[in-house]
Amino acid sequence: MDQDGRRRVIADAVCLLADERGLEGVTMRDVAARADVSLGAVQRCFRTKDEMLKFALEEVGRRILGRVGDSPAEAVRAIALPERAEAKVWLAFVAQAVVSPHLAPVLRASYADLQAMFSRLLGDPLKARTLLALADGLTTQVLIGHLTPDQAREVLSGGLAGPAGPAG
Amino acid sequence: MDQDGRRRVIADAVCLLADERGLEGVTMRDVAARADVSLGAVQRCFRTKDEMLKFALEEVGRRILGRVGDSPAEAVRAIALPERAEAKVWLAFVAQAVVSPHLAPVLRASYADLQAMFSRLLGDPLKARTLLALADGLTTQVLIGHLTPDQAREVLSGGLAGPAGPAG
DNA sequence: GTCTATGCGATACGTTCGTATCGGAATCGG
DNA sequence: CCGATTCCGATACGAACGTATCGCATAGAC
Repeated sequence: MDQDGRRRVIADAVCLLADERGLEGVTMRDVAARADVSLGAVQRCFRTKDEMLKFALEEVGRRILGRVGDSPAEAVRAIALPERAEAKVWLAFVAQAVVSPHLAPVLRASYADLQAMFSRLLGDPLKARTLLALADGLTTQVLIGHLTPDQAREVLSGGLAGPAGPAG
Repeated sequence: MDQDGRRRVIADAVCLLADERGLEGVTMRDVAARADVSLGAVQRCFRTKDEMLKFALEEVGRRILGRVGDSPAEAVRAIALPERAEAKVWLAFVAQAVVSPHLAPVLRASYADLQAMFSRLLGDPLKARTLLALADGLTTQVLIGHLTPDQAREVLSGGLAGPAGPAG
């Protein structure tokens, strides 16, 4: 049967649940229910929960990188704006990766890819790092409700107007 | 007995554990053991686990704000550098607050205080927001090992040399 | 002194987790 | 058409969680 397609479906369910309740609200049973498969099916796709989370993180990384690559001009917006569901999921994985040796390398790889792409885009690694960090911080602060998306956009435009190049 | 002092000790234990294993690795039993009190004592101090986490978050917020207030000139460093144990704990709470209605207001309040202080310091709310977001993003990226502390400092200096005022 | 009330640490309870195991349908070679 | 094998969903299991309960010390009133 389509084993790999099912892994994708399950990863989607992981993201949905992580978006709603955070990563610690993601249980094997709930993932199975959300993906409309049995608990046994989830277990057959992934030997352990860690493996499942790792795959889901890789999938999210690919998805984000893909969106940035699809429209480089919109890269800033694609990364920075928390309207995308991935923002919450991403933050959940980041927090987990900080204390999980299994997840950390996967996340580092995604960040490396992202920064490489931004460096190519802006022609300056330092600007890329600045933009990436600013986007991360702004996304976080919008997610917790400290900034509105409009305020975040304002910061992004203002902060990049100076030494970090055009804001797009 | 000194009920309030014990709450402080327990909050410390919460932070220690959150720093090591993340917030989902914080259990009532482990907190009690780390704080050298009985499980019953923890329960008497805080009616529920959520209440305990909420208090711990408030405590961390006060501590960070206090350090910034103590040395405004060092504010950037105090916030941005992830060498302080609070960085990891803070990130853990941020991730949790995004999906927890109980924690979110507490975190928002801390961010509001922080931004007010930075606005006063820099004389420009936009600069304050930029600095705060940049510091948040850099701290996160250092924590996951994508940037070294030195690289983060470099970004911070470069990013602030332009429109955001002196980097200190 | 005794009695009472208060605060303590230990233990018990019900739930939920990740994982392991198991009986039955479906598939394929003969 | 039949036996073996593989795959599937359901169920079982041990551990660990948050929370509730319970004896037992201890301090103050009389």
